Amino acid sequence: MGEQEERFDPREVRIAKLRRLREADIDPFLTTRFEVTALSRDIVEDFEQYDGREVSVAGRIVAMRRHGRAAFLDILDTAGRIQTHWREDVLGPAAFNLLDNLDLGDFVGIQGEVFKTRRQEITVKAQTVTVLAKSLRDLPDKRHGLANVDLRYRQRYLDLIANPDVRQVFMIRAQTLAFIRQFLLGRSFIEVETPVLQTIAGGTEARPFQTYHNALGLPLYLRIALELHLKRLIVAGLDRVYEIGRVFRNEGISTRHNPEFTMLELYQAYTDYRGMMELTESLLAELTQHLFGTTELVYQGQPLDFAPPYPRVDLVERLCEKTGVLWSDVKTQDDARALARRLGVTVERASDRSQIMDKIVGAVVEPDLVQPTFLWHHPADISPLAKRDPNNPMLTERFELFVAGRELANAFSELNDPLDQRDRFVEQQQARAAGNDEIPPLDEDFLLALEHGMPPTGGLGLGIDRLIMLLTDSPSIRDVILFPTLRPLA
RNA sequence: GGGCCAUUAGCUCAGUUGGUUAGAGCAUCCGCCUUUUAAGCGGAGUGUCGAAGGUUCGAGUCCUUCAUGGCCCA
Repeated sequence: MGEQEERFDPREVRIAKLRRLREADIDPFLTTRFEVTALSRDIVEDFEQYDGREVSVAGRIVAMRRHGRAAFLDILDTAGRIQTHWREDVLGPAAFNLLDNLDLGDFVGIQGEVFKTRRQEITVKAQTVTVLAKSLRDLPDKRHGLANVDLRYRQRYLDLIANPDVRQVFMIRAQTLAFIRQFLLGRSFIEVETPVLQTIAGGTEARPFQTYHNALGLPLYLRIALELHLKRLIVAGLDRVYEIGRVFRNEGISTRHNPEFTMLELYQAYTDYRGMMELTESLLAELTQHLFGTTELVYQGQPLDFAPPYPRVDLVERLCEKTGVLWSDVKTQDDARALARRLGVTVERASDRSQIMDKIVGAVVEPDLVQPTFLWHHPADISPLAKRDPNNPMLTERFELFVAGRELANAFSELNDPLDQRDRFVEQQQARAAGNDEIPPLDEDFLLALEHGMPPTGGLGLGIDRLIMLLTDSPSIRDVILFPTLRPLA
């Protein structure tokens, strides 16, 4: 390391400062505790309470303005920022001169009186200062923050230090999860945890991640849904269960897809899809009210209102209105392919009939559903786990909630007829045999559970990440996942 | 998987039709400054221009491939 480099390389400069602190018997990394008596936000918001009182604050130095024998240091703690004022005549030369060896990014503890400066800035007058940790790296630019999108995700800690909006996103995420748990507790649901590692990853259609258990010599899959284990618990007599859990789908990455994401699934015995509609509407209305004091919000410039009731749109009817085609007339893969071609919907070569129909609905029906809307009564052939409509067995008691043109939730009256369930699984196996690798193998263990008897049940799945996107006006799912999946740097 | 775009100092970004020694602000280093807050004033140093090839008298700039990311499509 040349002398020039050592002199100007920020890391080397900071290591030299650390060495000097240690030579002065101030080792930042030997400090183990610091008694914090106040948070920045509390002092600022309750200034009258704190004015003239002694406090101890601690945090990271995020700005330093030196004025000869005085200085202002802004400290970032978990709640926000607070200014501190250091004066040589208050601290004494030894403590004041610590500033020579402090940098942006270092952690300090400051004890002293709260006051307001001439410019009315609420400030802690530093009477004793403690170096709590040294940072060897520069912080992101104080003016622009951290703008490089890739780095924001790779080094999320810097993003959180530099960009207060990002903190807010994850505060809302945390508050949302807490609210959901409280809401479900109020409705007598219990929270459970079911296996991530499964021998058959079922409950929906998606390619799973595969792994391997060495001791058992067993191929295992990461779960793609929570559904089938939660229903086993309904069989068990736990009448209201839910799980908020990570699921994994081995698919592409986009602004709306991360390979691992968080789902809420809940199951309630003795109710049906209409019960799930009521629950969904109440949850979203109460959640938005709780977070924002209103059910209205704006997503990407689009006003949305979560006040119930949400409109109901019949899937088959709406498809017919849009295309003039009856679902029941699209009987084969070739029919579906022809319809897709006519509508200009591109589909993968290997797609089977239900995949194509799903895609068509996605292209012609879903984008219009901007305000919260229930799309309901899906055909049974694309709903293998839903109960049939008693008046029309080709249809099911199912709905999906769409907001801003995107699926947010999916729910149905759970199919509890084990023989019908077996028939539908068997039918799915034909598509699987024909090469649809999103269809899981037949799950005998689940059918065995169903054969012991499951009460009528309503079930709901809700994508937490997409919900947080809406609540925080985030355009990309990566903005609401602290550490989204990224390719490692070479 | 395909198309488009980006990648230049620690950070955020300029960099003209290819032309001298690649710039600015912040940060860093030195000096001054005891109520500032994008503090200020004076001075200093920044660099494998994402990587590897190629074209050219000459490449940050043009071409090819690759890497990473973003957006759109699949």
